Amino acid sequence: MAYDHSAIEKKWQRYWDQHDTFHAEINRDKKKYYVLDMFPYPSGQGLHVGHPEGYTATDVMARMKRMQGFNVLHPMGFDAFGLPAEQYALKTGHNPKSFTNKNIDHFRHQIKSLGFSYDWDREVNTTDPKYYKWTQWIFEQLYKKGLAYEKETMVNWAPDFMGGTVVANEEVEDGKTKRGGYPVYRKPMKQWMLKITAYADRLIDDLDLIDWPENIKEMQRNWIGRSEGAKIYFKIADHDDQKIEVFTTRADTLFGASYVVLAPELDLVNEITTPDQKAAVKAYQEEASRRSDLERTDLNKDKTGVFTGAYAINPVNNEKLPIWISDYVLASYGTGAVMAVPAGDQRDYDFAKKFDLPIKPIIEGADLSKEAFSGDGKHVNSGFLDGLNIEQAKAKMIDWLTEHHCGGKKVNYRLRDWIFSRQRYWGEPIPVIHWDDGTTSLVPEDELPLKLPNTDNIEPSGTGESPLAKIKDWVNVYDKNGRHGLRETNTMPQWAGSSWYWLRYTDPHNDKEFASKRALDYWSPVDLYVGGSEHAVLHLLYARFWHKFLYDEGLVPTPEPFMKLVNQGMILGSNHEKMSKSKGNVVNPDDIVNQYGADTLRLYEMFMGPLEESVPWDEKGLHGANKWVHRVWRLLMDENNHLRDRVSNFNDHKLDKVYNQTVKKVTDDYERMHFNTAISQLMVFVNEAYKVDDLPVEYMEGFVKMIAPIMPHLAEELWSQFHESDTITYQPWPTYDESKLVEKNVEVIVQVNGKVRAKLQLPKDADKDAVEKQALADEHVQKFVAGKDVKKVIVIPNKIVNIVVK
RNA sequence: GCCUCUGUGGCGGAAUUGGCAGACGCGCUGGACUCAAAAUCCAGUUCCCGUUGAGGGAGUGUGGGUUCGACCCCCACCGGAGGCACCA
Repeated sequence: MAYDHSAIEKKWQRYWDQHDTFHAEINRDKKKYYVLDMFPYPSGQGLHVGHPEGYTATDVMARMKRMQGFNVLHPMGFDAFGLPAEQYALKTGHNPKSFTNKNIDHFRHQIKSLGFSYDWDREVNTTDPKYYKWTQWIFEQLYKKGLAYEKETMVNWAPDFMGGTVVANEEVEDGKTKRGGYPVYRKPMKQWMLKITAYADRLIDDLDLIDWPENIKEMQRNWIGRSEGAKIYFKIADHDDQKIEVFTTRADTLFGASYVVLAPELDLVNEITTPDQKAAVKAYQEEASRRSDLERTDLNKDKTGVFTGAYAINPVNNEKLPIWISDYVLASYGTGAVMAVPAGDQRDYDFAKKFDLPIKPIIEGADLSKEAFSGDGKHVNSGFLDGLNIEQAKAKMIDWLTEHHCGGKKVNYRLRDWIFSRQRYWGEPIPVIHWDDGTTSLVPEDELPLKLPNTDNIEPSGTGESPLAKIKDWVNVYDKNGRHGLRETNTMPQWAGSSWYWLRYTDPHNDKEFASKRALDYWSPVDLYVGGSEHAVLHLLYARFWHKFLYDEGLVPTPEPFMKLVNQGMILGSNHEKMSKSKGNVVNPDDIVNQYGADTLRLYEMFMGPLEESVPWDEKGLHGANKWVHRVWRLLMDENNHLRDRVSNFNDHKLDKVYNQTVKKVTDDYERMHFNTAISQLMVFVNEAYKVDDLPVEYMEGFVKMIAPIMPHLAEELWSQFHESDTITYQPWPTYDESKLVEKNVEVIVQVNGKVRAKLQLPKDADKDAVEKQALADEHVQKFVAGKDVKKVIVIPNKIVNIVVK
């Protein structure tokens, strides 16, 4: 009888559920292994074939580690706050909560149908008040340490998105919202901010502590953008009480400064602008504020700007430099002010050309007729720096600035503080009250969670405020003295709940703490974290930031949350393009499970290529995987669903070598997450097993254990043929016998001038000279050697002989 | 423009430390089984020359280099993917 995937998969899924097979408990006698998937956003579309790829990879690791005696924590949950549910609710008049819960049920059901070994008792859901109580609690700790603060800040305002909302820098791409592609404008607004910049250095430096892909580390370094340079103070002519601080990475070019530029938004601009320039400056400021980021960058490389009428004093030579404003200087980076050195910086050069400002050469021999020169060379026209190269001149200038109290060394970051407010309904309420007397206080800890009020009306307020602002009986609060206040109506961004969820899994039902010290000490840190690289800078940076903060508070035991990170590649459509509804190349995992079973899907996704690579879906390949599932079944099972007679305790030793090789390679490959090559070795073993008459029980049991991580249902069913009513989950992982791998004879390749001419069967570790003689004596080799000078013979024992002739 | 990754048969890919390029799978071809087909089992399958066979030549994006020996290391270039991009 053929293998009946649907009956057998259901049978074992029920067994695992009923026996709590994958339940994890703290056990100090065992080493722990914490393997984590990036938890999904439960969208209305359900699971995508991309999800099971990463989930299968972690499941293979979890299942192998259990068999190797580790105490495995392998949880799953849902990142369920966020925009799509809110948008869907708006469109249909439904409540995002019931919609979200329905989606979660659907997701859980789909995930379970794939046979993953999650401990479902630990499921978390970021929208559950029992969960977000602790998200709010962590926010309050950040607030108490001054790391959460309110600020009137220039935000990315997307008026056409969700009825008008603010998005984070990270959610903006090419001046448009990443989701939806709505234009983004700069607008000052009071926002909650998290001071991630306070951790900038450690977020860079501690990347050295963790085993992550180099490209992700590099992306984080670039995102944080540490830049070492100098600050320089410029006095302002006729404004003795004012000065301008600029940041530069090229302090050595100070003698070449020919003007100073301020970002148009700076308050200082209005204070120093001369009366006759007022009108022009004001017009430019207004124009700049109306421009979207897109217009300021991509669409318009042409420099614009206005002279303020004021002058700055170059501290190094007391030269008067005109002060301009231009939106090529960003208010949000550094101090929003730069010294312009057209000879050394292309942007300054372009601006100087356009407005006819002087370009003073500072590096000997630089050709400044067409563009700025940023290369190294000897300084000229630079006073005490003349003759020095860039490195020396920088150091000397910084010393000079420090000595003369007009500047010094300075480090700047591209990273900005995290804008933490969203003008949305479907997020964690920020637990803050603004009192009428102007003070602000946190919602007391014992009143957490501050629940999101139920409402039928989640339409945007239109003012830029969150829909919560309209729920009067929620917003208005009175303290015990009758003082009136208004609740904060902004909610947290979707990244909040995912910034600490791996901690909650260690102790998910705790209502006294976000997780107990005992649980955190035992399970931390996450040993392996698998997910898509789209979270390289957002989620993974925020998560590291929160984790480090909690570490500083003494609340978690490790400085980093995720020791090893692996990004699974994308599964593309069969046309090599990204799967999308519009391209019609989407594959639904439910269909695969119905037609072929979960084991086939798992096997195929692990076999199709390296985990990290993007590989196109191939229906034929999937079919091939299914063929192999049946081939394995038939190897051991006869037509009556009994173990074949060939499976016995008799061992004719024909499989000794390939079995031991297989155990070695599969174990190593799983460990390195090279699942495709592990599977190919298992296929080699099956091909060999089909050729022999006797299948020793020992080897067959070992083989079934090795396929168990990939195809757990099939493996359980086969295992039950050997050992009735027992799960394979905690069976010891097979070991191999090194002596069975060593051959008495080895094949040695003989090359002449690097070309293979013969293959010799020789005893292992044969004497070098003897090998050389035999190689030269070979008839076929002689054809290429005869009559020529043998220049050299290289003998690599047990591998190769290369004869060099001329 | 800058940074990171990547390029191997008809296709997905393998080659763990510089040592037989193409494991394994798909597809294709042939054989067995069958009235036949499907399924299954077995064999072959980088390309070119050699009718067959023995064999030979070329070959890992392109061009060069290092080495007895290079998919692997170095230099330059070309293509693809991702990230960043007026960050001073």
